[in-house]
Amino acid sequence: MVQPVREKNKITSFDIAHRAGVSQSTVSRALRGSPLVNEETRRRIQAAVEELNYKVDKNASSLRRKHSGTLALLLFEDPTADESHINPFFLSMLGSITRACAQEGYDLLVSFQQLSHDWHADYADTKKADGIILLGYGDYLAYRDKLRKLAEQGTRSVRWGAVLPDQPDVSIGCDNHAGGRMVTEHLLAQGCRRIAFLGEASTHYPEFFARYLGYAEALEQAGLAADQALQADAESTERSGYEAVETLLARGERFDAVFAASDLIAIGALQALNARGLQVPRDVALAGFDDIPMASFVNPPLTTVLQDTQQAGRLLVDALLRLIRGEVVESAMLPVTLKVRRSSLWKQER
Amino acid sequence: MVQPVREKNKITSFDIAHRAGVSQSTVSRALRGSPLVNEETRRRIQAAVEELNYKVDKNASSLRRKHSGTLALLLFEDPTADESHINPFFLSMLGSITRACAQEGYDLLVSFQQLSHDWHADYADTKKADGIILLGYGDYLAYRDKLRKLAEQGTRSVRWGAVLPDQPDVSIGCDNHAGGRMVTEHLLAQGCRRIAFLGEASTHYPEFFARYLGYAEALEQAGLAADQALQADAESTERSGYEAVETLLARGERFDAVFAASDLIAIGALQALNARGLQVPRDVALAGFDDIPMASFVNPPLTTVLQDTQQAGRLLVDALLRLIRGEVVESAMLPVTLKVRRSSLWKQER
DNA sequence: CTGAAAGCGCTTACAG
DNA sequence: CTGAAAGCGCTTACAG
Repeated sequence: MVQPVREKNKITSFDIAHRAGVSQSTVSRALRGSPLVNEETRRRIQAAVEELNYKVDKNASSLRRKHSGTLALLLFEDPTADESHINPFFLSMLGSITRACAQEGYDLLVSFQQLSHDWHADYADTKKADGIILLGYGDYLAYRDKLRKLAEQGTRSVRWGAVLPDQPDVSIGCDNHAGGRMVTEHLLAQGCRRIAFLGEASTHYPEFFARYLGYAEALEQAGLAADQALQADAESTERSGYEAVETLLARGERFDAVFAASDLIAIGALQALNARGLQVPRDVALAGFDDIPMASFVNPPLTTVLQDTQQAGRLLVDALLRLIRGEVVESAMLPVTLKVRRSSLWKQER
Repeated sequence: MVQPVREKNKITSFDIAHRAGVSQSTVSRALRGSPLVNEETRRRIQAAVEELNYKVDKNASSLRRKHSGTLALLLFEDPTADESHINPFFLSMLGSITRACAQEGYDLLVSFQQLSHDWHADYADTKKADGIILLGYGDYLAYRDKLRKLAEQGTRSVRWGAVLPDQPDVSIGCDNHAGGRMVTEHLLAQGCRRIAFLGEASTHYPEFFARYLGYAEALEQAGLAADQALQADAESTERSGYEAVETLLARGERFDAVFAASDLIAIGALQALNARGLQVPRDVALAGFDDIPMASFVNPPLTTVLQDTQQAGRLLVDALLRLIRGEVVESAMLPVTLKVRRSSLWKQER
């Protein structure tokens, strides 16, 4: 950090007070909207503020009031993830969170970090932010302790993610289980019988795991068991989706559909299938999860599960503000919507 | 904004001082890395800091030091723009700016605003940020006055955009003119002769205008004049690109190539062409600008111009920090790269 | 409705 | 190398 060049004589509330012929306390009261200030006085102060182009110093204000009017957003990814691209789904969440903050009159501090970093003790402790929104993809079991520590320290935080029993924090997430079930039921209805699942299916990645569980449940209800051989681990990147398909194919597995745990995985899978001469949906039906903007532009357009990021952003900000106010906040789950596009229309193409 | 519940007894530098058996001033010195502190003393202080999990209060620190260690990013869009989606190109810039800030030890405050808002007097004046990065799409002539006011107030700011003579601020932008020329030369080399341009070509949108000028220059060098009838206004959205193609077609214009001033416009154009039964690139060659992630996933993959957002982010942050230090900073232009993909390979398909 | 005063938690010149 | 003290610019209880 750097020593900035000196400001010329900064305007303070004392200057306004002088100009308006009142005390500095009254200026402060007027600007904070106190009902105790005479209308006429308020007007004079307002005029002085405009003439001198005065702005309240937020550092002083925050120091005195003990909160900052700022929320922090921590976007984290696995250390393995490609540094240069951010998952489009998180980007979309970022947009809606920014908007929700603005609506509530809060500023938003944004940061990308590796999970390995000491983020649990950052913004809130230094008083730069009143609370933290956590958003990212990573090994849940590896960072659960950090969440616990956060909560113990009394840091206000909410997280986008799976809603689990017994978790140390407040989470807002979508109904991953229902999403997984809907996709799978749809693929079954297309006549598919051997449906591969691409994505880690373990408690390390609870969101993917819930999607997997929904998938398994739908299969069972159709009288089919989930076949372990048809599951391949993948994290949420195209490369990983590509490799997962290669793995299944190399093992000689046969499948008529692929349910990818995220759109990025699905897009990678699509390329791998094409590279092997398999056409989607004629040879293999394909579906993803997230409905990122790209999903409707790939060829064929991708069937996927829409999570309402606008609503999600609002809910996250809302929950965090209630936490800051000292209210009790429950984790919550958002409904999802199946978006059927051409990539899964297997029946039609036969 | 909201009254947060009261913190239990906050730990201050006085607590650390007490525990380490030194004065509070020495604690402050040690934590700011002053060379005046004895090694042994420093260690004791460090130990106390860790035991008590102390963090310097940034509000107090910023107030005293008169700068905040925070940069602000203002993303703005035309009021007409769709609220829910952010241009992917800006998103990519956001990612690289965030990273560059983190590398320099600065925090980043992010905000989306309409141009109509009074953003020119926000973060910097309230001391929440030491400087501002401006990033967006909008009518330059409409906001130039705001830029001027910003500069007059002494607010440190840099802008992503066209590098123009006589502009009131520091801009970092890519070589739009060269980009436009490269695309057009490439389309000419494919044998195209009637190349439409989609995007506003006026000083209101200097970046698009520079791309247009590069296009016109390439045409002239090939002995062709830019045909006014083949230009259609479009802002940087898919919808707008779609409509621009419809406009040209409705007018009965004939063209064998389309150069869209942005990828979003190009993608909309692609859909409009398809809707009219025109195939890309067989009937019409197509190229865009930006190389957003989606560009390589549309069908056919889109020829476009890559702007190096990683480097751009670094340069923006760098320039702003130099400004904050009081150095003289010049506007700068980044080179661009033509990415040839299938959408423009007209010759091959005939 | 208004003013004088204390104090938020630091940083840094000043004196040793 | 260290400490006592002033002060950054506000907000707010207290007294009127």
